[in-house]
Amino acid sequence: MTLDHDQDCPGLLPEPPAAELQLVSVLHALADPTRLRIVADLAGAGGDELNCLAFELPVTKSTMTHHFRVLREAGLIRQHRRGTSKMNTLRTDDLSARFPGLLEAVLTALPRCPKGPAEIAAPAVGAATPAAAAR
Amino acid sequence: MTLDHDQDCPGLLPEPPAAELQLVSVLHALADPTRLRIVADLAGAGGDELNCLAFELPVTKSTMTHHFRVLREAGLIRQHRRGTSKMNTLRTDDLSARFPGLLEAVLTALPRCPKGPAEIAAPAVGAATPAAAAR
DNA sequence: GTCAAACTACGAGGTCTGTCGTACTATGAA
DNA sequence: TTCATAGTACGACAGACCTCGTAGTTTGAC
Repeated sequence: MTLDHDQDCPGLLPEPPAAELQLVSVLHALADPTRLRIVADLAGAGGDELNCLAFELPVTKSTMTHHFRVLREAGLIRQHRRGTSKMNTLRTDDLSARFPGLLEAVLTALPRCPKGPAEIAAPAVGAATPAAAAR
Repeated sequence: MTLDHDQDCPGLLPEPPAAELQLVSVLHALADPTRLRIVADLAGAGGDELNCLAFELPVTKSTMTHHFRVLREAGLIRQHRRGTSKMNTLRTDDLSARFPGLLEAVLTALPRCPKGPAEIAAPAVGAATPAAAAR
């Protein structure tokens, strides 16, 4: 995967340029409940930056790092460091330019599912993690 | 996954009802170059039925069976037997009703990728599989 | 009945993914 | 300097996934 390493903005983590976003990669990044929830939360933030811990995902920090990297490398989110935090935003414009209507359709579809943004990966009592629930 | 087994139409293979289509399952089914090509070809057929061998995919028949089943169980396609063949159609209406704009956005995005419908899953020499291509 | 075509079932092999825990780094505050 | 916070790197593991080959089933034609 091609990632921009020559960003002028310091602290910005490498990401694929808008023109090189791959449909399969984007769909794959979206095909996971945890990541779908991250995307939904970012969309709900209305362009505001959110740090990784703001999502309160029912997974460990290392798993979180993994999911955020998948999203960033697929081109769905932008990440840059601020102090000890890493701030995340949706690449709404890039996605709309490259795949018109795709992100909108996914965000529209989200609440129609039994596991909507509010429920996806939300820790039910006694079933803290998807893994624990599956075992 | 819930599959309809009480279809009135004989020869129709079990599939999830429109109201139960899951976004994550649909996205996962689409997040594969071979399946994306199948969907694109079906969309290009304009509602016509296509049998499995009509797609000329660069995989064996058993792999083809696998991909068609993934698409059917996710609710993307409908399959029914006709003689020794199995005919496939896109569940366009069901998908549009449940996830408005999603299929359209994917089909629109498809040609914009380096690997469009014509190229996806076309066997580049020595890089026949997505796994191999990704390395 | 025999045969071919189209597809499925099954098992195997290799890879990818999601998850975790531990140890580590980087940053900023006290 | 010391400490807490936020996140990363790494290794491990189980399970899912993609692929294949072989054998089997179903259907229709001869």
